[in-house]
Amino acid sequence: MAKGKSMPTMADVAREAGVALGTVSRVVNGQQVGGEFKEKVEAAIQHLGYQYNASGRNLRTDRTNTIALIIPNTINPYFALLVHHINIALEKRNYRMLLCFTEYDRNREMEFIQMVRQNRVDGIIALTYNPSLNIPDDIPFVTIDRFFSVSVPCIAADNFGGGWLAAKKLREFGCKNVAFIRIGSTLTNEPSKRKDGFVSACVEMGLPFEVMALEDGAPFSQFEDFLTSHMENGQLAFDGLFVGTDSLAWQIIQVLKRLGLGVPEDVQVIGFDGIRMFGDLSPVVSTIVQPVQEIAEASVSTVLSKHLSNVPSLICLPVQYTYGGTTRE
Amino acid sequence: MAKGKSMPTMADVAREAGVALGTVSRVVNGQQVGGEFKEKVEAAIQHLGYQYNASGRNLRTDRTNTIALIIPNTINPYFALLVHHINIALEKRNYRMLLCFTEYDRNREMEFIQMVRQNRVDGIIALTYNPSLNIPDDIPFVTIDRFFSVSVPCIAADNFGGGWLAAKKLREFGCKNVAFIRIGSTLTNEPSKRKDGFVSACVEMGLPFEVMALEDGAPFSQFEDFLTSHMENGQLAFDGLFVGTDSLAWQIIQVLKRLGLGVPEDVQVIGFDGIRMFGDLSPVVSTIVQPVQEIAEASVSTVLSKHLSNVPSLICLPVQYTYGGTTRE
DNA sequence: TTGTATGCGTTATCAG
DNA sequence: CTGATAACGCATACAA
Repeated sequence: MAKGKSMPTMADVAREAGVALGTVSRVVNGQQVGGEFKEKVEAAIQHLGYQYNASGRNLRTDRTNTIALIIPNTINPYFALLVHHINIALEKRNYRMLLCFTEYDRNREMEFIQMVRQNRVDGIIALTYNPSLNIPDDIPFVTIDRFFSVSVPCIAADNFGGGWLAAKKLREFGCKNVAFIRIGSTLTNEPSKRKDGFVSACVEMGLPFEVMALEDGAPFSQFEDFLTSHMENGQLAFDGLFVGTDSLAWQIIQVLKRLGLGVPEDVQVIGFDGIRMFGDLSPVVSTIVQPVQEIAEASVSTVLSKHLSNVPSLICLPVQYTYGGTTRE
Repeated sequence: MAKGKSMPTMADVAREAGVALGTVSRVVNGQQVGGEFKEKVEAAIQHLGYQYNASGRNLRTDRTNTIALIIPNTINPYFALLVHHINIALEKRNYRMLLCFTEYDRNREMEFIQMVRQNRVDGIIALTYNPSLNIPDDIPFVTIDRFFSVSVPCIAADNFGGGWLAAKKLREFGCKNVAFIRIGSTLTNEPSKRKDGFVSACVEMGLPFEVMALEDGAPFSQFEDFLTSHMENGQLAFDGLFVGTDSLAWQIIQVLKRLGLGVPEDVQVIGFDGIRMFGDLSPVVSTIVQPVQEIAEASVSTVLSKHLSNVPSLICLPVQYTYGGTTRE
């Protein structure tokens, strides 16, 4: 802020305009003020370059027009996209965003909860896999991709439907034997429904399948072992793979190529998320695209809704399939 | 914030602990307080779950412990990386980050300048290509990759050195005829020095070169035309390309492949930035890596330095070459 | 060392 | 419709 000479205040404007302090406040807040007074005040504001002091207003109104976003990082392109769209949605409503990067660290999450309370944010949007996070009950709180309880609204893509769609597409593109591959927490969070949807569809369609799931922190080489152990005469037992995220899908594809397998000729691969090269170019893999913008919109409008109590506890948004060069269509 | 029942204040803590308001303040701020008193206050804080109100403190101290970061977006991986490291650097110093996405829109930039003044941020870090941005002179202001004037410190990678290094590497890897390719503003901003460094090195080494630069907004197809016009008998006139950014390099490589050229067999490509797949996997192309973490550190420590006046007006940080599969090493 | 009192800039209440 | 004035929660200068 202006350190040396402090910035002008409402009192300065009032003096300059020859009106009362309250009148300036009313003009600044767009309330009804007599034409003559209004003009004088606006001229003084212009002249002094007055900008209201948010701290003063926040203190008085007990609102900050700020929402905290708690998210692992912004390096992962999916998170980056989410941050972007949430910020847009907030800005549209004249809200500020207070960003908190957890780096998947639970201690940091706890500290952030404390920090956002100090800053008296008007609400919290969190994307966290910490199962033991204690949610403040006096601040509007919504989560993305992680269901806590019926009292905490959760916004998520239709993960089950996405898994289903992936199986349906692989089948449609001629696959006879498929597999689901993922890595991540086995906690029943939203993303783990991707497997459920995939399995359900395979069972229903009578499509043979296998599941290969690794815990967080397991070495990537286990995927490689899994694939090589399913090879015979240079051919993979599977002709279709559904992978939990685009990131993992891309890594798996590198392995497949190293094993001399063609993608999509020998094996087709579908990922999940909808990541594009450099954020806005072509998709990295054929994939199930998350409705990121809709998720952002829903998160913001939910956390800002006046009566959080009668809001749905789970909002599930539709996904889409997009071709990205690793399938036959 | 706690809407229904308001959160406890220092007065509440003082009453609960049976001490004076000022004593509570001193405990909260870690000042010298008698053991007995300190214990009572800390117990009361614990008991009431007290968290200080940042608005009250900000109003009183005329500081917000907040720095505004003005940046085009977070979708571009380079920006995402920058946002990440700047946030880390700020957090380390107990500062908050107020994010402003310009989307390259000058009107939005102006509005943000206004907004951050209202929020009385303690400083501004800006990455903007708007030449007519009017910088507030009463708020510490530093820029990244864009030199305004000697009174506005600029933090940047050694773009000239990076261009030089790229030429040197291409030569070292056996190139006989090279080209520089870029798109972007022709304003003499920092990134345009990449060309200068490249050209200087080529001249000095006696390496034949060409330059192909497009203005912002020009259709990408012009690059394709440029390349095809330099083809003869299925061979490109160049055996080495230095491209202004990794993003553009990646797009150029797609074109080269479509034209039947092998990378790096027929033509080697070096990009600039150091983007990795999904933020943390392998590099997208062989590239000159920006020292993002160092840029972030320098930006933050500069904007927070007490005496901005005797700080260097340009801080130039060293770059590195990294192999990413599109060169012979 | 601790207590007391003032004011930071704003909004809102109450008189005029 | 406008003017005066009291809070909001906190840090701090000053008094004890």
